[in-house]
Amino acid sequence: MATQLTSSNPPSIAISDVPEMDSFRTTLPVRNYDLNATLDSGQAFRWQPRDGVWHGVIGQRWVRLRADEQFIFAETAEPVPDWTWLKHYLQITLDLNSVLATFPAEEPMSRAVAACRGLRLLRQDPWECLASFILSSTKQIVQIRQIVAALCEQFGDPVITPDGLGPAQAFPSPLALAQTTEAQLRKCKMGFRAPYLLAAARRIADGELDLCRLAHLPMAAARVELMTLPGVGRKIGDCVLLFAYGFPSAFPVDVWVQKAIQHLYFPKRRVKAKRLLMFSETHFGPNAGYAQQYLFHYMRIKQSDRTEQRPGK
DNA sequence: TACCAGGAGAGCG
DNA sequence: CGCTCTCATGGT
Repeated sequence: MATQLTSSNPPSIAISDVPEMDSFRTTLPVRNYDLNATLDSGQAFRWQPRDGVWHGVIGQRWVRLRADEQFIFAETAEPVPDWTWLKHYLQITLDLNSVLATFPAEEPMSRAVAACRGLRLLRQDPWECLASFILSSTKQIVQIRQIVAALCEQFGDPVITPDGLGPAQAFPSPLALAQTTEAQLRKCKMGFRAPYLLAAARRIADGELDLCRLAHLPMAAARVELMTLPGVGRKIGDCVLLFAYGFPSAFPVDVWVQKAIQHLYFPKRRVKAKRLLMFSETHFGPNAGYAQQYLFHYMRIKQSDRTEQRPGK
């Protein structure tokens, strides 16, 4: 609450012609940006809606986000000299229309785009993204959120939060997790994924695999490196390539996307997973990853529509 | 209660 | 290869 009072802002001794002085909050002009869909679309797992506002942690900063048609409003718990980190995370400057223009002009894709207007891809921290998706295998999104939350609570460094809001933690570093045990990790309900996460954390903490280096590799080479990690196959590798490194053609095929392609593009004949992957690599163009997220979200909201229409109880 | 979840790895033939 | 089984846990 204290951060909402103007008295908590820095005293007005600041030079007035400085456009952005240190502040707890900022307003980002956006066009065609559906913040709610984006934060709730199963690419990041730490955002929680609290009475119309999203609470989360980016890096070492607690953040609260809200949006209307024209702006995203952001608020932190500490003064911020430079909001570049947030603009980068939200990919504010991306011209979505130029991405959509590269999608194939066919019916299913158009329907997905129409149903998910303003859906975006975030640019996440590679380690958080990698670790989260190692935990994602054969889990529902609700459950992934719970596991990640428990992991952060147990092993993440505390971050500053506004008065009266309760504690929050950063995502635990590779080193922090490398120093845990499989048994400790299993207490976060991650089951058989615990040894995968532990081994991955150790390889990265040891410096055996440098996640920063992957950003400078061609996508295929980065994928090969990621897939040397235990618990990282093609799908999870592609998630990290897309959601963290921003390779726009990475195309993670999970059960939802597989179903989407099967039903939308091959409604009459059953096609094997290998063929669907080949189709996805050629059909969706240079921003296939974005197209994938539209198909994924499209399938999810169609299903939730169906389950909500059922007369309750 | 059964079934399934933003999969991966190991063990088959 | 390509198929099947298993892994741990909880939501619907």
